[in-house]
Amino acid sequence: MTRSSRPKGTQDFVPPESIKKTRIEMLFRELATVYGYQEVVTPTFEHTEVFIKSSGSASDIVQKEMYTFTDRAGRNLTLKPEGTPGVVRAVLENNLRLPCRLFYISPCFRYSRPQKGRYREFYQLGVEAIGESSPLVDAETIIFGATFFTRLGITEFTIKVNSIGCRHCRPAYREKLLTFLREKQKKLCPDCQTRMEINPMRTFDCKNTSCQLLLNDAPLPKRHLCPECTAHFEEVIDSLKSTPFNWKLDEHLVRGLDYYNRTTFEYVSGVLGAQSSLGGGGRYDYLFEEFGGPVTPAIGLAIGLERTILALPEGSPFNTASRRNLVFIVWTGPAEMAAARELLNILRQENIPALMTYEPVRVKRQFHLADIAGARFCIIVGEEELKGNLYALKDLITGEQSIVPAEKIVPTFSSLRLSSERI
RNA sequence: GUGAGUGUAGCUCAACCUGGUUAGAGCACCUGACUGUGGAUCAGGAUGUUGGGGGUUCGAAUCCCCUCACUCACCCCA
Repeated sequence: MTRSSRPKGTQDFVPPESIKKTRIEMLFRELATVYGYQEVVTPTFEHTEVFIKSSGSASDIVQKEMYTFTDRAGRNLTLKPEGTPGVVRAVLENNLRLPCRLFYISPCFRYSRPQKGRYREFYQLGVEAIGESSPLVDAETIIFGATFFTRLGITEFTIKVNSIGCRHCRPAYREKLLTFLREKQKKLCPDCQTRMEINPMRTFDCKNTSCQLLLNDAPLPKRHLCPECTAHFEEVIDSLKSTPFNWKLDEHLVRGLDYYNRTTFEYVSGVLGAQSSLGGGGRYDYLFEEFGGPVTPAIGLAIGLERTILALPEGSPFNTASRRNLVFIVWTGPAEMAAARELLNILRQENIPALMTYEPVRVKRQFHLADIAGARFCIIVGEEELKGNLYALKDLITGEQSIVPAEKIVPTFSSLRLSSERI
């Protein structure tokens, strides 16, 4: 019998990683809600054309990274490689009133060789502000992401910001850059030579030092913006100046997705290895038109969950504690077990996480089981306690034990109570 | 898709270069010391088709070939 293994590039989230994932998602929900976003859930797969329309048929994602398949009826479908296209499609299809702010937490799929911080199935946390054109929204979106990382205890990141122009100023700039690149074509690396014809701005992404040297005096997008784009970007920058975050203008930042225009940004961290980007985003004012919708300004942001977990510093409160808020009930005999089960029900009705064993095992073993479960407290239900209508309560971290009257037991744990009623 | 590295117990690794009895250690696990107290200590116990297949050899964890998996980097991006 050979055991099955998970497919390449996928991962199992088992405790404690699964707990970290949930808590990060909860913070994201909370913060997005605070910023006025509401959750949107779109399908895991879409008609393939949805992603081709938005990412651009020349992009690497479309060309070689999509999980595309035909279903039993011959429909051409693709597992979502990113969050934005499905959201745009859903906004149009459901005819949502604008402006609207939506957030999502979703698995995404891209076929590429896995490495540190890069998986074939990965999770994106994203927000999309749709129907808002003010540069203040751009700044707010950038600040939203930075605030999220900061609340997680992640401080070692910088924000790269740039503007890549609009449909009015970009064509002329593109020609200028292309002319520049063609002069140097022979000296560029093979990758850049093909890259420049598809999307010349992507050559700025090349890590090859000889290419970087050649590009030092290349015309930069920010210097060729039209007056409107310049004004827009200046306001974004102005708004960032008053924030405590570590941001910088990076005129080489262009981002890989074709649908961006004007403001683009990226959060980078040094602790992630080669995949240094924690997340990024930008404005996509033309994407709705690609989908046959009305002219609709929009800006969005996507954060990589796995990379966020990697970047969590040692002392972050979002790193899981060794013990969880769980009460483990220990009992000594059949009569005590019946009482223990009653107590278990009471605690659970009060939304207090509680557990016990139904196996007739010795007290020592029960304490050991409490340990394995990672429980924070043990309640001991023994002959003495039963007689006196009391419980013995042991704190498994400090080892301290005390006697609690039966009627005080629920209030004792009220701080452990869970609630799902708030968002 | 390209390149490099690594696969030995549940985990981290040793033995491999220089082939030679029953492949070891630490952690974890189980039992007991302790019939009402975990995490400490002591004593004992269990655990492997050495990733898989083939070859060389009297003999392979060790050398060679193929294959699979993982890791990192290129690429791409979250």
